[in-house]
Amino acid sequence: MAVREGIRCGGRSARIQAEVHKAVKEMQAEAGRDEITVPAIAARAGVTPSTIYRRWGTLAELLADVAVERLRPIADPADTGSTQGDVEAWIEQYVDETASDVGKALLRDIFANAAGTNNPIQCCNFTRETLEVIRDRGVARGEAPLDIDEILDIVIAPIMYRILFQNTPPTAEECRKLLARVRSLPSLDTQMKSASLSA
Amino acid sequence: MAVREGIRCGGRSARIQAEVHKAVKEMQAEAGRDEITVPAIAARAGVTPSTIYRRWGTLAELLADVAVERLRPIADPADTGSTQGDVEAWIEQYVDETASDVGKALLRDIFANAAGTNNPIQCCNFTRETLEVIRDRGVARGEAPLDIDEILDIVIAPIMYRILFQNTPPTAEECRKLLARVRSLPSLDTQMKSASLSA
DNA sequence: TTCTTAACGCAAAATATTTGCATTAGTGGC
DNA sequence: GCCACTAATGCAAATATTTTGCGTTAAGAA
Repeated sequence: MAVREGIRCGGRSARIQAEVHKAVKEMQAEAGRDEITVPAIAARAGVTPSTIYRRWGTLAELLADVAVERLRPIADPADTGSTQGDVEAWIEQYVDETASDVGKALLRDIFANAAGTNNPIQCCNFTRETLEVIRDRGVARGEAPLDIDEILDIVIAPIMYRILFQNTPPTAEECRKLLARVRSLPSLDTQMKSASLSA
Repeated sequence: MAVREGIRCGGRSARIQAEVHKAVKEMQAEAGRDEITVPAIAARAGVTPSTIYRRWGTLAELLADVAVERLRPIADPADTGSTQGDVEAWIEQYVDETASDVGKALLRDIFANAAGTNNPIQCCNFTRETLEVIRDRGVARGEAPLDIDEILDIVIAPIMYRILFQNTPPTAEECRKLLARVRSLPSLDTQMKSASLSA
């Protein structure tokens, strides 16, 4: 009988995907932007260009795919003992990474072909998931739950806007000022439920 | 002696630039994304492809150039009689335009090659200039001056973040809630100087 | 007007992308 | 383990694109 159609994710396919991703990352670290072409990536990965075209479609989509992987958090945010401290510490390194030349290039790759994809949404979800870890840790300690949508509106959004549209990323001091506006941060204003948009 | 080197901006150059821009806009209105290629644009504009390559470098840069022109405000914001009303009315149409499919595509074009350009900054400046008009109008009426950086942080940034990263543009009602957080809006809290980041 | 040269058109060369067909190798069923 | 099925790949030819050299046109200054 007919074998059910299934997408292949192991063995050679996985190996090629890894080789191609590795080649892209290496070339991004070494060469200038316009040295990175599909044929060049294929050559370094030991693969035929047509394989890349068929799997990823265009260079832009491949770069976006790689960028999402590089933006995926590799570890939980540091546990400083308080929600306030956790958020503050995480934001600081988030800004550092995102405002760096590499970080901005990755964001460009993410947006460049956001046509049919939802890559930007995935980035936001990474942020959301990190904040959920911090929130749940706080709840386990008995603190009032962090309002994540409020953090996105009041802290993350201005940070991204400054990086993307003004090219003036906030300093650590300015980040703390942004955080001071958040009303659901337990150590500032315990129990007072924020009238945030997400309510 | 040697004639001073000057960039040419009139006559044929201007005509070609206009023709090419027009061709791009028409094709964006008609065809799908991948129908838009440099040779196709050149053919419709009655120009040689090499002219486009030499003037704009790549398709991405040409699209970004067109996008900036399309995002440039064509008129001053409506005068409703109060700063609060002006901002509210302008924000509503700003969200409509930016969150539309066309608006999102233009933002993509702007970011796609933000490498050496400052196109995103120019977009932010358009917003800033519009808010300056509203602010100055309020000052002429005797109202306290609008804090523009505060508007960018508290209202514009979350709007853009939701459009770009969450694909959930705010409703008019949500925009009003964002505006309610702004402390420098005279009709809400006259004279109380905001402790905004820009201070 | 005349001079200088930036910007353009044309066409050949170099690259990149697409596509048809043969081959390789996951995946599930036995 | 073995087999059947077919997704995924490799290869190479066919297209499409981008780049480049060189002659021509026309904008801007004296």
